[in-house]
Amino acid sequence: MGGMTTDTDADAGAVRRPARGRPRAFDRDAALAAATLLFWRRGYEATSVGDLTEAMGIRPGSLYAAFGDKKALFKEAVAAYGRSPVGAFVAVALEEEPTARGAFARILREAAAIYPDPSHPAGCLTICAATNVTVQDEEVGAFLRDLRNANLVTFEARLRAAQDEGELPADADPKALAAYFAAIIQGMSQRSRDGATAAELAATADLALAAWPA
Amino acid sequence: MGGMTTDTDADAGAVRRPARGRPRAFDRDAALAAATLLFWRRGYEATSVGDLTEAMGIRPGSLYAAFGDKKALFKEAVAAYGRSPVGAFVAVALEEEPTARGAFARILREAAAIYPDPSHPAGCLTICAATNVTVQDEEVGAFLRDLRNANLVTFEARLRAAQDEGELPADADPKALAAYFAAIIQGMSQRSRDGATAAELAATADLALAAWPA
DNA sequence: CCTTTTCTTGAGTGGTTGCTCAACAAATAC
DNA sequence: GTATTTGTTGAGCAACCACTCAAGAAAAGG
Repeated sequence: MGGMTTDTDADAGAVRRPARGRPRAFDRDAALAAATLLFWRRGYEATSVGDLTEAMGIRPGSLYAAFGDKKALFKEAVAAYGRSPVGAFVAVALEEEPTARGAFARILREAAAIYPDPSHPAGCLTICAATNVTVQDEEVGAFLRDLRNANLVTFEARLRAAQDEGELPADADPKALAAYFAAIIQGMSQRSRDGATAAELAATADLALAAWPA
Repeated sequence: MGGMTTDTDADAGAVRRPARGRPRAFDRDAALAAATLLFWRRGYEATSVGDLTEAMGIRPGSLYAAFGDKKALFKEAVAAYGRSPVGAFVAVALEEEPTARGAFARILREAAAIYPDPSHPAGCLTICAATNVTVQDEEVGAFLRDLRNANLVTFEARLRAAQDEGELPADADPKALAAYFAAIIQGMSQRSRDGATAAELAATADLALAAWPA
């Protein structure tokens, strides 16, 4: 997801050859991280460009030169969030856990610990940052909705694989289970935004796991 | 919740004596219903006063004369939503069902049918209409958050009563169960907004009920 | 009839929104 | 050195935001 139109870090990891013109006076990654936190806390439209420039410590012109526009900055923020531990724990659990049951148990328990963690805004950015958008920003809402629905497909694929391997009984419904876990995770994100504690969410996670087919 | 500052329907149910001045040229209830639909679909801040006046078929002056301001109109819309079948089904189920298990089973199954119903915006207004708000509208966000958390307390009270009556085993945790059902309901609302069908949500509801203590 | 009360209308308020641009600054290329 | 390239700056753009108000209109009271 790197290589935005106005960006210059196309070959990440390569030695950063000094660019030709005047060098950027601010840390692009740090500014993006600040923007991510703001979008995460307030959401896309409730965060103004003025809020962003203030938090990023730059002037509007620098923001538009470095990131394109507000929408592109948001998409980069979502990508940065997805690379962070908080945004990647679901994918990591699915990859690392040998069993589907182990993966979903870990996902729910980690969500219970991570979502209410006070070191960052509560809940999941992908779930909550663009739920209320005006007509002209519907694209942003659809962007996150597609990410959420893609997650659902990933869940279903993992569960279907578990069924093929015999971990899940033949009469289980992978699609229904995937939708159920997606709903629980989204509900836990919301509850954490409403003030739910890690302990409360851990109890919710344990109860949710009771739905796993016997 | 009637009797707003600028309203004249203080004694509801009484014969509507013709008021003294020029009569209102529009149907206040119909206008409020139109506003409710708009807030429900887009959320508080993503709905502009211009959107509202257009949908309500009135000019800004009439809106402010009849409802106060945008914030007061929103609170009236939330109250109207709460009086509607869609907004009241949770309370109705808790009141009508003799057992707690029956009540929560009915709540989840009705949510699965109601939330994706195409005759109105998807999901629950209380859950989704003010998740992304600017700093100056934080009060509106807190208003809905308090409603959601009050619902949680109601759930817990019903479950505790069930435990006292022996319906729930002594080792069950009413608070944890209440939080779990709240999370599932909020998750189902979100899923319906993301396009989940009634069938998918019904399956989610059935899986969720597996958490009920044996 | 005239007065009083209330509602509607249309123009318009100051403030904020996302965004732009000319001028200037700081680097490399030659 | 000069030319070229890119970033920063501060002023400022049109569009929209929630909201207001004077003038006129439609009712009841007397």
